[in-house]
Order: sequence, then structure tokens, then C-alpha cells
Amino acid sequence: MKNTERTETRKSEILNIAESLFIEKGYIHTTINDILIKSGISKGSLYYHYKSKEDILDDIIKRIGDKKIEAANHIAKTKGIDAQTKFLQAIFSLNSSDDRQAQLTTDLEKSSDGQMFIKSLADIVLRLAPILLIIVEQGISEGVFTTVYPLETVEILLCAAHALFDNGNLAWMPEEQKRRLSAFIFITERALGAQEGSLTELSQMAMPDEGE
Amino acid sequence: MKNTERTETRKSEILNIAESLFIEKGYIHTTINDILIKSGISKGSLYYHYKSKEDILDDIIKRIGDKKIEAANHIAKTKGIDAQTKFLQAIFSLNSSDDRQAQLTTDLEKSSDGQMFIKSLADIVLRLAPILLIIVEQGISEGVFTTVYPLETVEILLCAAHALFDNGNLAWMPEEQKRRLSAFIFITERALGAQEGSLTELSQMAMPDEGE
DNA sequence: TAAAATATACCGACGGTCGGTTTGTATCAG
DNA sequence: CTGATACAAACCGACCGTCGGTATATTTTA
Repeated sequence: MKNTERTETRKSEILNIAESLFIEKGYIHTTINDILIKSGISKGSLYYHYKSKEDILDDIIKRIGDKKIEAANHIAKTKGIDAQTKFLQAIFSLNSSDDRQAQLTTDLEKSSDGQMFIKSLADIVLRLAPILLIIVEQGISEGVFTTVYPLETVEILLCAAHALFDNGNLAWMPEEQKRRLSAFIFITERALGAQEGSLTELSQMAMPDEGE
Repeated sequence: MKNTERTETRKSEILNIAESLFIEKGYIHTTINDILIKSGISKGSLYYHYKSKEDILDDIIKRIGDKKIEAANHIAKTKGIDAQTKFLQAIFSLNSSDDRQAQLTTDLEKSSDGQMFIKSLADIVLRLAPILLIIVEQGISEGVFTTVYPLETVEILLCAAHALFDNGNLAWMPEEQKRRLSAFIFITERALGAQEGSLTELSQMAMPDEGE
């Protein structure tokens, strides 16, 4: 195996283990030693690949973001789908794109870690907004959306979605969470100036009863 | 001076100094020693009053939240003001309630501290939503607002506002920030089902050119 | 009311943890 | 052989929090 390949696999090994630990215990409460023990590598080796603990986090955030962007991009570029459906799909693809990420919402408190949250918020908003913007603009030209603030609307919705649904700190009952999701779709509808009920209807078709 | 009084003044001394340091350098980058040096007290004394660094932060968040709640409550309970005006005032009172807090938005990076952000987010959303709900319900009964999700709408708007305007990590140009503010008001308007342009108009009257 | 007993407020040295560095070594391509 | 890559382990210093002990009020007792 070539060295560079080995480096990449080594790096993603570290990344995988660190990610699961960060999700499990939170960034702050995961020590470098935890990562070393679980991965079986030595400190020198870890710091050969990553220059700091925060560096590892950044890479994890980026990798998660990449997946989401890819998914969103794929949706945005698909032909023959109306803008409303695309927008809903793109928004929903944010949450459950990663299996383990689901825990983050479920395992309360554990992930009450600010670092991860704020970094992924910034990452998602800055990198994903331009993609959702494409969808919204498609909707505007199709006449199903109406707004003079397409980019800002997307940014605001992304902020809200992330704070609401990817945050262990705002621990809520499943029933409340369900209402909040309905409300979010409803507000999205209004914010984008879509036909009253259009997105709500679509979302109910897409997930008739996904309340677990 | 009675001992209990002394304790209270001592605690608020610590709180004041810690708060200014946290705002200045961020929670993580402020050390306990920083607080000790600036306040002139000893370590043992500090840990007599507070059991941990995070404990101090929690108290600060709570105190800031208390101020905001008081302000919002005052607005909500005032008679003879229409719901739209109240809502705008309440939302805006969140940002500039504390003078120093303003820096938090301005001094980029310094406060890119996840702990403070996520804690104050949870605090604001959980404690402030019920108050804003009162205003929205007033608006509904006055016929100026229309929504079947009053509480959830408020929660979502608060999340968005906090993530957008109280977050150093999403560093934006003043011009962008201004557009975002306009967009936020616009979306609030639509989310609450208010008359198109009503809130925007009010906000322009209240702060014709508060740029900078 | 003065001494004794107790509760409250405060001090600073020390311990242990943790992120990060430095130094040393093995492997391998050229 | 030699330089670069990959890894290992001892080491460092910053930092949070603890602990034994002291000083200053407050209450109790005689």
C-alpha cells in the first residue's frame, strides 16, 4: 500500500472513531486519550495527522457537511421535479443523512456541547444556503414561490432548522417536536410565499406518519 | 454588613468580572486564574461561591436572560399598544439590552465560543417564548395575526434570531447583516400572518437608519 | 457581657488531567 | 545509503478543581 493511501485510511480511521466519540460523549468531554485508546494508535501518530483536537472536529464537521451538500446538490440538479418537492427533500435530507447523527437529537444532554453545534451551524448555513437558493429561484421562476429575499430566507430557515432539530440542548417531548416540525413546514411555506398548504400537503405525502 | 449580604455582593462581583471576561475573550479562553487576578480574590474563595467554571457561566446566562425576560414582560403587559409594535419591540429588546453584549456581535471570533451560545439559545427560547406567545395571542384576538402554531412560530423565530444576530461565528458584512434583518422582519410578518408590509413599516419608523 | 462554640467567608499550595511537543525509531521509495 | 513518511512514547506546561487550614462574623452559654 502506498504511503499516501495509508495516510488517508489512517486519517479516516481517526475521523470515524473521533466522530462516534464526539457524538456519544460530546466534543469537550472526549479526550484525545479516549481517541487514542479506542483507535489503538499513539499520540505522536495522531498529532502527525492532525495538528489539534479542534482540527479533527473541523474535519468531521466538513465531512458531514460534504455529505449534506452532495445530497442537496443532487436534489437541486434533478430535472423534472417541482421546486416545492425539491425544497422539502433538501431540508429533510439534512437531518437523517447520517444514521448516527440521529442519536444526536435523541441522546439528550450528552451532546450538549457548544463547539460542535456552532461549527456545524456555520458550516451548514454558509455552504448549504447557496444550493437551496437555486431551488428557491427555480420556484420563483416557476411562479410557486414569491419573495424578494430568497437567499436570506434560506439562511434564516436553515438557522432555525438547525437550532431546532439538531440541538440536544433544547430537549423536547416527541409530541412537541412533531408539532414544531409541522410548524416549521408551515412557516417555510409562508416565508417562501408558497400556496397555503402546498408544502404541508407534500410533506404529509412524503412521510405520512414518521413519528416513530 | 451581614454575611449573607456580603456573599451576594461577592457573588455578583465575580459574576460581573467573569461576564466581561467571557464576552471579551470567550468562555473557553477565559481561565479561572484570569477571573481571580482581575477580581483579586483567591481560588478557594471563588470555589466557595461557585462549584465550577460552568456554574459561573450558567449564572451569567441566567442573569442576562432575566433582564431580557423582564424587558419583554414589561412590553407584553403594557396596555394600549398594538400587538405588532409590541412584538417588534420585544424582539429588538433582545439584542441591545446589555451594552456590552453588543460587542459580542461585533467582536468577531472572540466570542465564537460554543458554550455561551448554546446555553443562551436554550435559555432564551425556553423562557422567552411563553412571553412572546402572549403578544402573539393578543395579535390573534385583535385580528392582526393569524396562525395555528403561535407558540411554535415564536420558538422558531427566536431560534433564527439568536443564531443570526447573536452569533460571532456567522461573520457577515454590515450590508449583508442589514439585508438579513430586513428579511427577518419580512419573514416574521409572513409567519405570523400579519398584513404584508405592516411590520416592515413599523420597524422602519422605529429605526429609520440604525446602520452601525 | 465576656468567653466559648459554631457558622461563614476566604486563602493558596497542591494534584491530576489533558492538549500538545519533542525526541527517537522503523519502514520504504529512489 | 538517504531522505521522507509514519508511528511510538516520554515529556511539558496550562489549567480546573480540591483540600487543609485561617480569619471574621454570629450565636450560645454561663
